[in-house]
Amino acid sequence: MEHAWEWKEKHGGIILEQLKKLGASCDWDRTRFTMDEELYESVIDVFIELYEKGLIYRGIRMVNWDPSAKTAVSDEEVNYKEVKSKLYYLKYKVEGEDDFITIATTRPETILGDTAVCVHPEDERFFKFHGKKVLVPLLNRPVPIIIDEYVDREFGTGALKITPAHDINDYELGMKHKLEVIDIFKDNGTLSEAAELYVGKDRFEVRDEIVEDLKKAESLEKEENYTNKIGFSERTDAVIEPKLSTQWFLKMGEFAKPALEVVESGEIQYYPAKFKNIYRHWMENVRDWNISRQLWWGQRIPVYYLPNGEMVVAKSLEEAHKKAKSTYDLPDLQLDDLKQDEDVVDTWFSSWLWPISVFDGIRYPNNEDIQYYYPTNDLVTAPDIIFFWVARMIMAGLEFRNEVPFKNVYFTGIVRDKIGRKMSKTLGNSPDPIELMNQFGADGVRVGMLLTAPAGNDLPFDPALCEQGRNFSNKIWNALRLVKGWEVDESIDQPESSKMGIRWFESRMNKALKTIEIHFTKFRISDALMDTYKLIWDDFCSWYLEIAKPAYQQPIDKVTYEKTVSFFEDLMKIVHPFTPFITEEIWHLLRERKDGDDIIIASMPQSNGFDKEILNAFERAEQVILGIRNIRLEKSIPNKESIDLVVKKGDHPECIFYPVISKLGNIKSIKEVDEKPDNVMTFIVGSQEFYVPFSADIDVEAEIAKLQEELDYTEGFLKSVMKKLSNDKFVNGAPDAVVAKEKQKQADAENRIKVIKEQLAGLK
RNA sequence: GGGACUUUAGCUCAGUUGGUUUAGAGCGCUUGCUUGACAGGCAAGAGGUCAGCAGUUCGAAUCUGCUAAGUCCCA
Repeated sequence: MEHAWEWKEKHGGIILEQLKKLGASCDWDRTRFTMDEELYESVIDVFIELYEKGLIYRGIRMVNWDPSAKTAVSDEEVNYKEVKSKLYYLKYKVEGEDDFITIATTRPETILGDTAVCVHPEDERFFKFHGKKVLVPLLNRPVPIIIDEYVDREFGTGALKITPAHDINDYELGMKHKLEVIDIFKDNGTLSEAAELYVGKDRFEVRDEIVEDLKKAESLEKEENYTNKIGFSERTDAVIEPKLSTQWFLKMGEFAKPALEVVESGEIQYYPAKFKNIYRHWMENVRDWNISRQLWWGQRIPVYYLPNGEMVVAKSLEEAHKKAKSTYDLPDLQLDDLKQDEDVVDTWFSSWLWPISVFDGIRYPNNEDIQYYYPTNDLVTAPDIIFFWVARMIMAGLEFRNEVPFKNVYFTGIVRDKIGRKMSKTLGNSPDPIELMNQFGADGVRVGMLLTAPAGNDLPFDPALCEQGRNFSNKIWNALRLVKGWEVDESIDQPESSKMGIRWFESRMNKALKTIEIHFTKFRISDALMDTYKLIWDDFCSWYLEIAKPAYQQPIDKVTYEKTVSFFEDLMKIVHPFTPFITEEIWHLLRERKDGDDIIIASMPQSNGFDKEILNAFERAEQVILGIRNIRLEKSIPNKESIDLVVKKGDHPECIFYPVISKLGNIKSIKEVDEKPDNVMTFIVGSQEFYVPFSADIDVEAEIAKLQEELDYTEGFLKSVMKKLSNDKFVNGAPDAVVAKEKQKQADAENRIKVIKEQLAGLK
């Protein structure tokens, strides 16, 4: 027991430390463990309550028995592996005759528990045996030949030996045909007295021996190589033995209905919603919950057995004693006479109470904590425990508080390794989170994991993602270095370019905030992160900072500096959920802060709305700057060399950003003209032409080829638009807005084609 | 055997009540950049018969049916 606690402290501790290192901002003071006294007691209270309601009962079930750990394990803890084994053909003599039936089995040692041989009713080969008995080899114990359609006539010899105690299918056939049940194994996998032979020997040892003995007895007809699937215990890797055992069950019927209803009605939302289908299917076919486990660790079942064969359910031995004395009129009953059930409850039987028991709401349903914290909003968990945990928490919530425990359930992807296996302790294929954090930083690891977390899909783990996360942290840090490196001069005026850059970025950030908020409300975490990532990397670093940045070794004006710092603060708040550590650090480096002014408790900036026209105009300005950069690249004009920009007169929404264009394009002057001048390079934004004077020879062929390519594309596009517009059914059938949009596309394309054609004509 | 889900660029995935251009992102890849926040960076670029077939519709990656491949759950 002491060892168990040590183990819990160590491993439970490791996980908590990892979470803390990762920056999980939990209420750590409320850390609870299932074996803590108040939680233990809650579980026992609940057991008693449900027992008294008649919902808990005792029954027999075939369980997966691990003879090495001497415990039943759940289906989920059994790994099936293909194993090369042998199929033995055994002859069963017909009672009172010289004839015999041959059966095939992979487990000859289990014949000692045989209580029948079964054949298919329509199998002509066995008609002559109907109603007779055969003798189990070695024991010569007579067992009936039974008839059932269950038998696969094609398999083996078509005759099947029936061992109800050691095979689930045989057990069911046994029930149906009212066969005797002979359990030949002890809990440790050795043969019991009931086997009559080989008593005390291990099951595998017996297999070898019995084959030899069967040979000697001339009961073994032949053996064949055979591959079959065998279950192994996940815990001990021992071969699982199907075993009949007495278990405690919780009736699920009454729980399932309302628990399904709250999900169907949308009172509880699943993200992604597809898990609703899986949940529904399970809830509609729910089976009673086997809540007992044969372990030494857990809440012990509060059932006490009396010498007279009766039992009582009570919270303690003393109470059980009292109850037993009065219920069964046993005045002389001693405490020692009571024996508590050896089993403990399934760990999920304490987990399902978690949202309530953590706040001690089972024992004290009206306490302040539970009133405040229940129900909560969101549960974040993995889809593989949707039934074990999520479904049952909902059931417990409805049962014990008449209210759902949470409103949203977000199912994360399951992290898998490169070849698609689940990360597991036994496989040892999970990366050490601490090691990863040392390599990429906790923020980097968080970003890496969240980037690939589109809801509900498995994510193959790839350290490259954490690397991307680390690079992101680095980018943010370098942006800080830039801004902190600026020297502020209060005497200088704010340049027009900075003024416009600020106007744009304000709108840009407000727009991003709005989409990010929508992503969060829909639990699209990776989308929220990606939008944040791009807002910071592309919009803030690549565009805004370049606009605001003073020339080398020049000071910056006060207004721009202040605004930049406050943008930086807002951005840190936005990205803080993803990268808590670096943002907290930067928060305190950006400005002097009072005690308690920490970003972790700062609220998220709210979107104040944005100016759509500004955003559109800036997008055009970006296009213009890209056009200039392309020409510089093509013609090898260094960025340092300032150039002129000539603009053809027309509709220029981006003109308000001329100061920005001038700065980023290193433009000396911008001048508007009516006609294309000579000796210029051209680029087009929308359907407006821009020229950069260029004295050297222009590669006419290359220019023509470039323009031709663009013309082809635009004409193809126009064709597809015209196809729609020339279709009466489209024009009449589609909504006006859609048609108007298509007409606008047509006009734009036509305009652009005209411009390109003019250019081509000028070049030829 | 029953059920659910998935299939879009080399990889991981978006694509929200069918109509924002002839389908997007990040990473990777290719090419070019050595001074001034950042080579863990910057700039440009290539890359897709939306698994296949048929249908509904003026219009389909999106809706329906079938086929194929894969994943998971239950027995």
